[in-house]
Amino acid sequence: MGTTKAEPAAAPRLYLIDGSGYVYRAFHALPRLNTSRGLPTNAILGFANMLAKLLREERPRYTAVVFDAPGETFRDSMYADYKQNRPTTPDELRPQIGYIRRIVDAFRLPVLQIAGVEADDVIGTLAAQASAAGLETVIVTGDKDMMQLVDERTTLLDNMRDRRFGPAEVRARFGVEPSLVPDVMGLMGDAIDNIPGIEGVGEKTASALVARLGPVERILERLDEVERIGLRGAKKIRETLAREADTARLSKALAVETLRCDGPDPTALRPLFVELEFHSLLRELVPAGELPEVERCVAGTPEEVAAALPALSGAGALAVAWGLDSGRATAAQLTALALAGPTGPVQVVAAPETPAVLAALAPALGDLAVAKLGGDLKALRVALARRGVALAGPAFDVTLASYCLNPTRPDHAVPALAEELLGEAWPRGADPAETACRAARAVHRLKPVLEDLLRAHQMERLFRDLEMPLAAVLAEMELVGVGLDVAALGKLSVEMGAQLERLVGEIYSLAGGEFNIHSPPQLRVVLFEKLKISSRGVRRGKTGLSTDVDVLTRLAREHPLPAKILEYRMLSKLKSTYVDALPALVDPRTGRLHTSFNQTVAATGRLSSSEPNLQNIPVRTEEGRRIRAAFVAPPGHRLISADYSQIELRLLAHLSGDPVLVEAFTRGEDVHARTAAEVFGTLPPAEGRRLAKVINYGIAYGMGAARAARELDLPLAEAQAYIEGYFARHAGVRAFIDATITEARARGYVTTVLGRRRYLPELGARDPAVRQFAERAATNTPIQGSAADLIKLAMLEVPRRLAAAGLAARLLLQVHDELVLEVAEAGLEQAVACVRSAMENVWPLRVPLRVDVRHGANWAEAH
DNA sequence: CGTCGGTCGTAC
DNA sequence: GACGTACGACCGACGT
Repeated sequence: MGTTKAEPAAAPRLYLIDGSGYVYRAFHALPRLNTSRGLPTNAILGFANMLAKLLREERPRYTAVVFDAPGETFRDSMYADYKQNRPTTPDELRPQIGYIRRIVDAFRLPVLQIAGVEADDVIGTLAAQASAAGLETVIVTGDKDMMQLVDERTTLLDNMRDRRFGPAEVRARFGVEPSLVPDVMGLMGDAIDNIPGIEGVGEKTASALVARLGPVERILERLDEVERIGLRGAKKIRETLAREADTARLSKALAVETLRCDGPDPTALRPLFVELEFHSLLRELVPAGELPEVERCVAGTPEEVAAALPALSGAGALAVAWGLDSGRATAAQLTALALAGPTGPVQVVAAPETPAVLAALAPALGDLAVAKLGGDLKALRVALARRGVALAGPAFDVTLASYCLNPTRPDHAVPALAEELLGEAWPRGADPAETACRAARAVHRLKPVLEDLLRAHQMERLFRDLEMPLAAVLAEMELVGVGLDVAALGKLSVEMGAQLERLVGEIYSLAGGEFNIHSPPQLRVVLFEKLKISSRGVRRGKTGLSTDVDVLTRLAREHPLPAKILEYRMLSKLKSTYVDALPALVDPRTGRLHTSFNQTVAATGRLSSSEPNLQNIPVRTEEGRRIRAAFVAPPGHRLISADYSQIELRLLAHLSGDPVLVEAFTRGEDVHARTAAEVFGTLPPAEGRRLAKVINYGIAYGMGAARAARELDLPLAEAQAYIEGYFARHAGVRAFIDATITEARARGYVTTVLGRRRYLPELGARDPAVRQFAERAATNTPIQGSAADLIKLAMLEVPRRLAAAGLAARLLLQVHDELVLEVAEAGLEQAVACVRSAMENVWPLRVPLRVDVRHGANWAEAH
């Protein structure tokens, strides 16, 4: 806590805070500040600092924050026409206003905001009432207009400049009684507040006038006496002053007791300050939570587990936290399991792998009436299902919620969320039971915080209706797995091994000695020093000359070695990454390959796949297709591959509204051919189409002329001309890219069709490379992320429709724009029609969605 | 001995 | 540096 100042024992004081004034002042006084997610925070920080300072130094017992409310709601128009001459709310301030209001609420300070009445008038009326009730009033403001309100019981405090004004100070400053300050102000004018004042009359002259002649009305009566000073604009002054009488509307009494100040609510302030990255305020006002020791019971036997469950499930929300040992997902052991109701002790299950204990847990875990709370519930669902226990009932996954809110946050796990959103000091190096215990308790506290944030960001549906149900679909896919022809891969491995051996010999002989072919530095030495192949025009990486496929392809014209290296690289890549690695990952219990689909990794909303990654199985080369052919359907079954055709280009058409693209897709034309005809009209159609395809996809990713030239093997100027030609023909695309970047810079994030966000604070970077990288990500993410949204929706819809049609078809894999299913041969054609229809109608766009569906005995045939 | 950044290559 | 998103094999420098 900050320093404290002894509060002088005196009559109770009422602090009336000029909220609107401080917000505006903080916004202009503080430099541009942003969170790492790009949210401007200068006004929020200034305002929060003011409140914190006031609480620290004044320890107010009765407080109210007064905001202007010119006839509309706070959020919409707090400043929309705050005093006529002020510009409408600046773009940078607008997103801050909601946060300021939430901070005031978290400080538990009453807010006074009366439609159509300005803050000054509210404060003036209240101060008068308080004074009459025998209270002292301190008006907390930086606005000198408030001087007029000062009297023997009412003082002004500008706590950011540590200035106080009682009657004596006002007299000293203006030379008149406080009640006459408006007259001085009227004469000197105030450009900000749209009081024109009198030209040439400043504070000194105005003070002198009022001191000598009295109130403005008297002055106006005695214009002759002041003519020599040049008193023009007298009418305007009268109009201005006439408005001052408008305070009468605020006569309804406000009981002072309702303005009691109970101090800030740390649990509400914490997530706000964390989100806003106000670290010092966090330390001052939300001391790191020394959590009370979590009350814990341990159940060892099945009977103890069964006995503990009714009390835990009684409230209808059961938090489940667990630990897995570090082994592979299919082999991992449950090391700890903790269960918690919203209140009461946490139940630790001592030996969660014991079959009888699992059986005892099953009724509660499978109870449809009991909601399940936790982090990464998909992994738990899969682990339990492998042990024959179902997880059922409504689910709330804090990890998924965090991912929805900010996909690029570094860590969505419960400990990180508890530390940041709850302020819990997470013990380091705790044992699995302790960790599970704390996690079970923490998710109950995290849920309401995350729900509030999801609501505030309009992401409830994305979370509840897409990501949460998708997690269950993914769990099912992981459990089902995919068949792998291990024997075929074994044969392939032997073939490849022999070929690699042959290549190694050829390479060593061409190189004139042995070296590690996998080592780029050693290869550099061989190519450019030993064999003295010209390195002119060879790209440089961070550590030296590149030896990647582009470079070696070019060098192959000058020497036979590079081609052999390329061949070696391809084979060794396929062998080590796929041919030899995949069979080792087959689960002996199912005889199939079970990937993990990661739902909280990719910045754009895509899924990723790991252990093994089944989203990068080769397809482009013949050798690669032999690997793909090892993904097989069991006897009597077929694999179905359903591919969204050109989904990203269709989304570019949808998002940009570019008439040419939209029309091409609507008519069902070959879009690449059409682009070729329009942009590459001078080239042969086949060549033009190849170039058009590169350009069509490259454009959406922000490809520059240099890359296009390299990709298309054209001179730079020619590539530049083609790109310009493309944008000339597709003005809508150009406009979309520009608008997306502009909007992203203003808001700090980009969005997808389902409202998913990606924050891109690097858009404000000074370093052009960093900034341009962010700009390309800003362009690409709405496209790639929207495609991810749509196929995720399809993954919910396809199983629903298959089940409704009574078809025994199962989703196995998702590869970004492709779904792979396994189906009994009997229902093949029906399943194909069902999948196609579900996918093509998943979401209405300005252009149709088309799906290519094929089937086969293996993935290579089906694709 | 493990960790980590760099390079390379596979997919969409 | 040069086109977005992933995962993973391998090397080699570095630290324990």
